[in-house]
Amino acid sequence: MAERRVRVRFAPSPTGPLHIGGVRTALYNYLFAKQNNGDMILRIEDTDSSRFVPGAEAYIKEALEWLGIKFSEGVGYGGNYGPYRQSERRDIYRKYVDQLLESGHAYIAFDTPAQLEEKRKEIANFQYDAQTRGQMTNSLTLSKEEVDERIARGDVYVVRAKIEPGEEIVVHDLIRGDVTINSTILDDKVLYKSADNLPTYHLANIVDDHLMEVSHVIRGEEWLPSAPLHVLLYRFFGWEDTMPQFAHLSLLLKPEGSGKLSKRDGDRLGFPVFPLEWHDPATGAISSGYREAGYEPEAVVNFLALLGWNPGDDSEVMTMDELCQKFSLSRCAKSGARFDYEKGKWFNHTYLQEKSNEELAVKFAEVVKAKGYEADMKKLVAMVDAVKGRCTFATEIWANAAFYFETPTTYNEKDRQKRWKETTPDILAAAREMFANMSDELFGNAAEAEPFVSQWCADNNYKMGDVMNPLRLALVGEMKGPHMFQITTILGKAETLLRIDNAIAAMRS
RNA sequence: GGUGCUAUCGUCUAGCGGUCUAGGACGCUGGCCUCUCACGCCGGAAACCAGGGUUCGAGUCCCUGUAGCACUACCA
Repeated sequence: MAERRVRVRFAPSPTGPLHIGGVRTALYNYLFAKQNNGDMILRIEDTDSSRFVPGAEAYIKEALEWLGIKFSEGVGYGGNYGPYRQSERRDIYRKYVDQLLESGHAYIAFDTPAQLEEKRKEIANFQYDAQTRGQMTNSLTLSKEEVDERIARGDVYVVRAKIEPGEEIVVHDLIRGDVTINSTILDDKVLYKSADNLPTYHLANIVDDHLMEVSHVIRGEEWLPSAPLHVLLYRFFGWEDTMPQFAHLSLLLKPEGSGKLSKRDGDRLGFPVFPLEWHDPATGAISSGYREAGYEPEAVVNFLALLGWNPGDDSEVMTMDELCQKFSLSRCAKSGARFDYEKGKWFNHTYLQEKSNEELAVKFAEVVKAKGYEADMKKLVAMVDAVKGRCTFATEIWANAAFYFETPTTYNEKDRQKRWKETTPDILAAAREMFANMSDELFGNAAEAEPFVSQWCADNNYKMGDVMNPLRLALVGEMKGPHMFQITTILGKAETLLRIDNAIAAMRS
């Protein structure tokens, strides 16, 4: 059993965009699979036809592909255990439902949803279980003839698990250790619905995990309470010896307030909760995504990996490969992790700085073009180099470099009052002459221009600040930006002189 | 209400009985760098939920309480 090939699955239900917590679950499954040279399966759990959302499946695949979480098997990835979409596995499940019915571990129930609701109103904390099923309409209380007759005439029914009370069920969890639950508190869960001939999650999940030879079930903590039922089902089927090992991951909590992170928190608190932007096909509503917000996929992965897991040392910035090597279920936290968006931004800043200027410049070129400007690649690379240190997202490069393209027409009023003094026009005029007289070679070389200008200031008894600050305001329009000569060399001499002239004119007007 | 899980700086966490006057990271903050804004670098403030045990010794083990979270559907 210990020799079993590692096979894990990520099994979302296509009811909408993939939530960031789901992404983390997928990531942990992937890291675990890859570390053990195992298989990573994508299974689509679409047994609730009423909640199906078109586009959700494609979204899930696109999102995980963007993040570099790869499947080796499953919907759209091939494999020998298909089909991998549960709605396409109806016939398979029926057989196992019958097996449970025959062995007496399940029974047929005719109670309608309306009747159940009434019952719940009638009896506080009503639960369909060993104590109450004797008063309900099912194959345990009806004669065989009546059951057959009802089925024959087309009454809709469900198949329920028959849970015997009074038994301690132990779920061995790789993260939490042994969790013991008494079967008395479990209810007779619906396993199958005749209305659509589809199983519910519980049955489909067990049958598929068994048939697909899944070795480890790594899923969210919300499944822990139903894990005993799952253990029972493996037992009912006689599959206990190949039952997967369970690992229930702690939940991602809201950054503030209480409760788990939900789909609605994102735009309310000003950060995305989805990997990709999502356009709701029904309402047309748009939810923001990490990709569109400008995140690097590596940063999202790194950030998510550390939310509920740590490598045991002080490593913080890790590539996917490093994460694969270091990951371990036993180091997963048991308690829920509050989602810390600020740290996510820090990760992105870190990853952005590690990107080459050339790579960023290629993307930046598109932005520049879209804004209606042009620049050769050499200049774009220089701009990126000058500006990226102050960017958290690649998308911020434009805002920080726009001054290269847009000649200032106004000057920040506060800076103007502070930096432009009475003597400034004369100083700038002198600086203009100095620049004008510089050879093109010297002007274009930041490393040489700096000491030259510095010397010029000294020779003329100017303080560096009295020259540089007004000059910056003249060239940029505000007191921000890269080092002076990373501005002038890219701007070029003509544009530099023009901007100085404009500023002098503005000051004298 | 019931059942289960969890509980260290504001946040993510390290800690698996002595090495803890509790370590790292984000954030916050002081300083340095500096022509600006940033980046970067150096420093600082900041936590063991409470009460009982066990033990020579408890953040670490046990119990109780408290709090948070999850589940409690013919949803997953």
